[in-house]
Amino acid sequence: MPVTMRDVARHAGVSVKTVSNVVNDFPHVSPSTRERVLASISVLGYRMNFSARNLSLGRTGMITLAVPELRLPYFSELSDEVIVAAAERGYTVLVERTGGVRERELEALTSDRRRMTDGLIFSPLGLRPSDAHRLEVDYPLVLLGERALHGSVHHVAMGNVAGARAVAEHLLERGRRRIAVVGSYDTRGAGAGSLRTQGFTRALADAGIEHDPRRTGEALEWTRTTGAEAMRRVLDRGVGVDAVYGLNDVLALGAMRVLYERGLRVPEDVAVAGFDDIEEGGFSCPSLTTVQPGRPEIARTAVWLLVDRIARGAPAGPGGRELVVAPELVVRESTGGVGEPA
Amino acid sequence: MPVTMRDVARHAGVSVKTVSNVVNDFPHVSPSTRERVLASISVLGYRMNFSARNLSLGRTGMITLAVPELRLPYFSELSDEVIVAAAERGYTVLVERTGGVRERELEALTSDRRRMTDGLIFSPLGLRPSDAHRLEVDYPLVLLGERALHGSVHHVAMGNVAGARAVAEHLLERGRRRIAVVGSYDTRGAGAGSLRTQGFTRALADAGIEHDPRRTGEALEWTRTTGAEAMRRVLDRGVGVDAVYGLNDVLALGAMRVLYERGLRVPEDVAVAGFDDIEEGGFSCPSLTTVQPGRPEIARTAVWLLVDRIARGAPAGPGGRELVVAPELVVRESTGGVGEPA
DNA sequence: TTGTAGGCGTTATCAC
DNA sequence: GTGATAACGCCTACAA
Repeated sequence: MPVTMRDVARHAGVSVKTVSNVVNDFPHVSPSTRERVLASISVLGYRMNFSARNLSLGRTGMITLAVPELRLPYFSELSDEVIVAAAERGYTVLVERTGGVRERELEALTSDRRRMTDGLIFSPLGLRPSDAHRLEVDYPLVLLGERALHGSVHHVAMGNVAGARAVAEHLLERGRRRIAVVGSYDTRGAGAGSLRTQGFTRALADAGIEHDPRRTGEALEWTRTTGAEAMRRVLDRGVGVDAVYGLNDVLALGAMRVLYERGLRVPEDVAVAGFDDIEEGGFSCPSLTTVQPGRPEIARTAVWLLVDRIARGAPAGPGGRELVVAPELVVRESTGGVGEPA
Repeated sequence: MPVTMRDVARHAGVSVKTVSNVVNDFPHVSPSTRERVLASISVLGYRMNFSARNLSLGRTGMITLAVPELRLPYFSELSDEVIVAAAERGYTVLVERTGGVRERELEALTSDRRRMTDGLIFSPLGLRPSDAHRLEVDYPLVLLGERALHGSVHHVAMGNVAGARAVAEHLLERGRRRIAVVGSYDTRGAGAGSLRTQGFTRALADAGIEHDPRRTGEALEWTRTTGAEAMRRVLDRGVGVDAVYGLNDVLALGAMRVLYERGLRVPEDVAVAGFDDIEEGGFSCPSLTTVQPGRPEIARTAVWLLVDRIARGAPAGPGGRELVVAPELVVRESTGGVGEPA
């Protein structure tokens, strides 16, 4: 039998409204009354019923964060940061796992469960360009990590092309010319994979170098395992490789593992660079050169935009802003940088 | 203006209750009526209001998972598994971040926000033995990862002592005698740190070897950074080390990084072993020998116990069960094992 | 400053 | 099978 406001009111000899005023820190309550109510609350062990409050208020104080998988370091670090940023704004985060699968991503966008929260921060992976119209939803939504698929949706992007270009230029500067790319799959869409590949190949082209497709190791999922497999395929083609660019850090680390198994030295024989700047890369042996995409800022910005939309009661509309966070190259041992761990 | 059941009922020419019956898949609804209602739902774009449903039902279909930090691989992998297991049972997971700080952990136990969900899976870190009585809560609760602090609370433990013993015996078998321990801090309590230390030192004692405290590197937090720092302190004492036991994998990986920096070969000069079997350890160079504590089983069991308690409406009471999951030693390159990645 | 009435959208009860 | 009606616990008027 849960204790309700009514019980507290009775116990304190006041009305329900007064109890409500006290627990919600409303200004106009006499100190003595407040005191009495707080005492009753403590005695009876009253706890607010959120379902009732949510129903009445029409909002829940929760937001959803939909990511592919929590076990991928980039997303676990991102989730951590989103949770902290949301807490600062008084919101609780419901983490939804889409697996990066299109069907589940569409479901995250429309399911009943979605309605349990006031808004959604969404990091899509499997969505196709033709799904763009699905993003025209009637609730507050902020997209993460990919180029805006639709103009009316708030969107926090990272500088994929610029970051990839920085990696390419860095490797070229180190004298590498036979650079393998691990992770490429879709090179046309607006996804991270495509953008990070484009930025890279364009930089090579600018330097008068054409990327040899035999040095591309494709990986549908971006994990250590698929990175390792892709690296093996490239090496087995026997085309010669003096550097590896992993489209994200776990791919690069998987590739580095294969180089280690094959007795190739990093960076002497093969330089390695990744993308994302996950903590792990600062401690690998050798430590991993990578691109810090501004993840903390992305998380914070996304939460602010979303909370702002929620507060203004402005679900969607034409006010979609695209914010691009600037990336930063982090040079470490795997390309001949110094060995200071992050 | 959201569409309600009332709207659907009006549109379909039926009562609200009938709509409710349809959306909840109640058996006794005539096919034609069902058809009509579903059509109206689709036309009007009706979506269930969860706040109202939760208020009426008295439950939310959500559970809370309280962990120190999502960015620690053990907890991100655990969270992933809990989310999947909960989904199988029809529950959504709210991940709460305690930072491993006692105050925040107590808060997770009692805050109003806690009441937004039907139960709590709690992985404490900063709680003291004297806080045991705080675990006598009036809602479904399952403890994770530590020895039961209180008898009436369901508790899923890992075999910390057995796992640590297995590591010690393995290192001894490999001929190592001057083994450093990285991470020890509290060696008396019932926490993971203490149990993993005890199991280890006892195994040494059984072999007639006394652990030299100068080979202990303390670390309050268990991260790569603190592991590296602890390792440096031990090495700087100049006592000589031919093996390192990290109380968890990130500590061990941080330590391994320092060995790399100092030019010590693993495992030739120094063998390294950890605890937790995070994915990363299968891809480090060299790959990391560790203990798989049965994390997937822990996650699944915890969810089942909790959901069971919720379903039975049995908040606490004397039915606290302690389940201990058996650990398994995973031998890899860092102690001279084969190099097959996980 | 405090009390009262009504509604938030759903589910449960019990007639029909 | 289906339909009124009363909770569920809280909040926002408005009244006192």
